[in-house]
Amino acid sequence: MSTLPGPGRRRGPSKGDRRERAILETACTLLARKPLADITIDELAAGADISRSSFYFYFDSKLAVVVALLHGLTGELGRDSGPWLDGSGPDEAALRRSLTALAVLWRDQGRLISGALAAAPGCPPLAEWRAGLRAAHVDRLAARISRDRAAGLAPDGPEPRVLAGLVDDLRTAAFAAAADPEALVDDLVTVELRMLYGDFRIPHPIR
Amino acid sequence: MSTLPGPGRRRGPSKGDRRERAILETACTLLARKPLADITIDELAAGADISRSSFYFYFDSKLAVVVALLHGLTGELGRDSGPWLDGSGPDEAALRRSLTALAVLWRDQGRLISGALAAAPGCPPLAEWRAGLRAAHVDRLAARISRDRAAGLAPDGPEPRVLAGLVDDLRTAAFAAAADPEALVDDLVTVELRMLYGDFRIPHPIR
DNA sequence: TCATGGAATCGACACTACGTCGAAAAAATC
DNA sequence: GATTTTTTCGACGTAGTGTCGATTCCATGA
Repeated sequence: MSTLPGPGRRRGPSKGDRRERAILETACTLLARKPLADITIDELAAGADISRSSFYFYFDSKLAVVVALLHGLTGELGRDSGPWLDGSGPDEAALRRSLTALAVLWRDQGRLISGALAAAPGCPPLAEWRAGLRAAHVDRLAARISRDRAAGLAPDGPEPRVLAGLVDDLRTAAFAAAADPEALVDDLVTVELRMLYGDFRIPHPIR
Repeated sequence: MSTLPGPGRRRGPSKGDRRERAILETACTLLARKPLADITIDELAAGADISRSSFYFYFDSKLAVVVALLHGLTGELGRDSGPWLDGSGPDEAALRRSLTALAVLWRDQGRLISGALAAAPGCPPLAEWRAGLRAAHVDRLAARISRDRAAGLAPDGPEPRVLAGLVDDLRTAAFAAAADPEALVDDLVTVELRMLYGDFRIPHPIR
């Protein structure tokens, strides 16, 4: 997007920017067809009409491309989660909006995201990206849990940060496994609300 | 364990069985030190005192070794889950026993299991193994959910199979991410019970 | 006791993918 | 149009995988 001196790139802005863009776009195109692990640097280079060794002028590795792609995604990843994470109480609508945005992202970029997650152990920059995302979510959700508990809106239970971590794990695993992430939103809404607010041990007048 | 003509193996039982065993044991030893992805066939062969090409006499690939290792594990994986899965209602103790057994397995064999999960897409036998495990759990848990709902013991909610799938996803993701799986058991017990029994919308006399 | 055939071993080879280097071509700059 | 910077590429070296055919080992039974 901007004219930053990308990781593998020397300096200054110029013609080669088109090539860099072409590599990124090739990566996207290929990711629409097959998983990240099946994409080789040859293909990326070929897609941008350069030789394989020229690829290395633009990026240090395949994963550097992934990092760049992810960079353009980090804004989207928290999209619409503000009202939910900054709110309080079982605000079903806000949670649904947050999860819907996330589901759309998984629908459109699932291969990229799950490829990145799979490569994260063994690739520090990706591990850092993943950890950052998770921390951002867990921090805010844990704070929300604490607020709700203090206000008597949520039952006691696991440490807020642990519980928030479990919610994050569940989201990621569920979306990664789902063929159609959007079809999962309603159920995830129900389940997350239960995880946070459903204390089955309280007076138990079910049915 | 038994004297089956393993996948990559030609025929008959004999001396080379010791070698086969040695390869398996080497794999275990190495897995205790580093992730599956970092283990090479050279190392496995060296650990069993044979040349790299001799390795292929015993196994077709590194993943075939993993499959063999997993084979000896499948019994353990459902260990102690009977009382929980065949029972009914929020039987916290039974669930805890089931999860404890699973946590121990993840503690001891975490590298093997997560390595197998990571390699599953792209390796049919492993994908099948994973799918089989998941299906076994989901089937029984979904049946349990249906029973409980029919008996008025659990609130309505997501399709039983979907909900069961989410529970399975959560377990796997949580244990895979946890440094100390056993420390997670209590919280997972709480959370799973909430997922299944906690309908936060019912008369809500929290606190 | 020794031939024979299957079990087991290995070296050499071919292949794929990765990443580096230095030299050359193309563009931009003055 | 000379110089400097950007961009390109072919050649090379590496690591890991998997295959093949030749060879050695060894138990068996004639």
